[in-house]
Amino acid sequence: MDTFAALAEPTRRTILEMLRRSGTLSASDICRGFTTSPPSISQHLKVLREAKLVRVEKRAQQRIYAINPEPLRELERWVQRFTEEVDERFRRLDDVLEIEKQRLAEAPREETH
Amino acid sequence: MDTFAALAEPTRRTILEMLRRSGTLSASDICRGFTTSPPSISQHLKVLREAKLVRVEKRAQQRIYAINPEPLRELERWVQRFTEEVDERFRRLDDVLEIEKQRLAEAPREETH
DNA sequence: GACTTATTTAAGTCATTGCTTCATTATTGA
DNA sequence: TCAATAATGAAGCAATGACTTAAATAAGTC
Repeated sequence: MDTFAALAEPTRRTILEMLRRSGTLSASDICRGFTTSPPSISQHLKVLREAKLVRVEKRAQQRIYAINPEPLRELERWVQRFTEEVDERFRRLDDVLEIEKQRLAEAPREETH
Repeated sequence: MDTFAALAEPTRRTILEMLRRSGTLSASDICRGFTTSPPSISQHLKVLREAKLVRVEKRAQQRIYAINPEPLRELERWVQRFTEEVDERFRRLDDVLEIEKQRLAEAPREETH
């Protein structure tokens, strides 16, 4: 997946945000949100298409864009491997501390001498 | 946050995966996982540092690297804005379908004619 | 103090990327 | 059919990025 490379560009992330807000937008609609030239936006849309982050439908001359959530779900899982890992470490640490606390509560005298 | 740019590079993602597995690793340990030169890896580590995706501690000449989860949690939230949005749309659709189903169950004759 | 190990910095090269302008394709409507 | 609209494709250019080798910094060891 080249989702990461596609998301590295701020313009492309903004396009995705626009689509998230609006559901669907034509290429012109998207261009309207930027000061850069239409070909530039078109190239960004191409990258998003190739990363399958958006899907397109033709309507007359227009191309109607919408978000394709699959790669984003995949990204979500990728990130969660990290965030959950850390949470898991803390959970284990908490367990150890809890056991230690109980041990101290049960036999506090042994520790102090 | 320039988390996205930092994550765009496969080598850097691999470094994070290594750190996730091992908890902490020295720069040399990380270099050992690649065929590219130490300076190249060092530059990648710099990018990860500046993106705050890793934190470093000195131990003698060594630099010990570990993951800093905060930016990843932020990324997780960013992605969830998209995945949850889609789920929400489906949920609303389900509600509509459920209401419709009940309406049909209560007064099926009115619909068929 | 010189030597080795660990890591980074500096400088140069090559490929990639994002923007621009100009040209092209596709579709609608006079 | 011709002009207008919507979008993309092509070519050129400047900036960025990733790699290399060589040099510098830092800390432990003899």
